[in-house]
Amino acid sequence: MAQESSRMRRPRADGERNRVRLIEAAKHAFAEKGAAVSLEHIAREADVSIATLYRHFPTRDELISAVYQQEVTALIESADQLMTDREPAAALREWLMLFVEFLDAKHGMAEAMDTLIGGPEPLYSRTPQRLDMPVKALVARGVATGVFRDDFEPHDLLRALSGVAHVRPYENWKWSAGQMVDILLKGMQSRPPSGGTGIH
Amino acid sequence: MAQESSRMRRPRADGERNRVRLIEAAKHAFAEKGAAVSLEHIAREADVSIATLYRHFPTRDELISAVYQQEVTALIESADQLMTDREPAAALREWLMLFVEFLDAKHGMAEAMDTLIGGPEPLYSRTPQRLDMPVKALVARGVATGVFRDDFEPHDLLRALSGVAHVRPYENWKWSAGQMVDILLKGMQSRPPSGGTGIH
DNA sequence: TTAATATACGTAGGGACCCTACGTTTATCA
DNA sequence: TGATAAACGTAGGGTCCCTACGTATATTAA
Repeated sequence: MAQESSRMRRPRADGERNRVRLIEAAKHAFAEKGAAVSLEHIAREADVSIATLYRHFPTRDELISAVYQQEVTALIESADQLMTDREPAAALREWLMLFVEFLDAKHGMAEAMDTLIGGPEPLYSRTPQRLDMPVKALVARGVATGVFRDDFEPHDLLRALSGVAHVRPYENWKWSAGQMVDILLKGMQSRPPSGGTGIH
Repeated sequence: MAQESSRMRRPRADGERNRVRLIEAAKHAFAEKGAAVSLEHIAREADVSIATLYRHFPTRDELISAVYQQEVTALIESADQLMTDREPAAALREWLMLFVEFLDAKHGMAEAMDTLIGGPEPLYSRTPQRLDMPVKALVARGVATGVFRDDFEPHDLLRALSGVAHVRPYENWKWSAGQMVDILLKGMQSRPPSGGTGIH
């Protein structure tokens, strides 16, 4: 059996140093060249061998997750905050706008969203999809109070926005994304008392 | 100057044959392994050298476009049809559902949508984005009659759906996409239609 | 039929990238 | 200071992208 916690060796300093350097290099590389940037390039940039990169991050996804862990955590925390401070619809709206900000800040990372919100390859993306929780909770609250319909998948809000984010090159993509948030929120309202939209 | 049309040599039979074989092989490969499948694999499958593939399709985008030209053309034509047969909202709804069907049929092609509806790399995707026209027209008609708001980018409807389509692995993705169509349509209405909404 | 020529073809190879095996170095702890 | 676990780098096989270049062949005109 492996040693228990008390008897464990302290992690080596060089290992931790290199881990940090890799994350830093990856953050720059992702921002500059997109999520598909070569891992060897990242390793070179971090002044570390390619084998070391693989030792720390066996898959590309794990590196991506590590790079954005901080931002994702912040996003999750602001969801908690908004849920206590705002009404369901306003909370979700603001949170989705934060998500858009996040997408905006990560220039060229739209493709990597697969990693963070769940993408096409179930085996490729095994990292826990941490953004699943907050969006689900935000929506559930609105469903509970009857302002949101419940016949849709909360996750798809993120996927839709991430789809819109693919248009980054255009100058006004962020405006577009903001409008999309508005459309989504309007569209997911449960029918107003006056009458249904009737379109079927 | 190059010879004018009357004096032009007939295209070589082997060239046309190989072109067809490449498209066929690519269609299979895309369906089976996704849009990122190796071009060399496609060439092997078509029993043709890699150089021949590049001669016929200098870029991956051109191959993708060729593979789906038929389907995209059909989609464009049904937009025309729907515009004459249906009221704006119903026409757009049905057309978006056709688009979802299209995404569904192209198992694993969500990534390739960049090529067809306009993706992240303006230089990468130079092929004419033929789906831009129909969605614009369908939306414009609804804007003209006042049932749709006009402060959004029609293109983003496609992008949003293509984002949702990234979730293919889940069994119910198509249901999800259908719900998303509903949400989008509801969200883009200019006002809750008090009277009978425009469909009969 | 055959010669001429445009057209298409395949082989080969450089360069980038992914990933792993394996031997070496180094930081920690006794 | 020596032992040992932990981390490191080099090297290399395999795949892929893309191009250069010489060869083969379908078409057309003689």
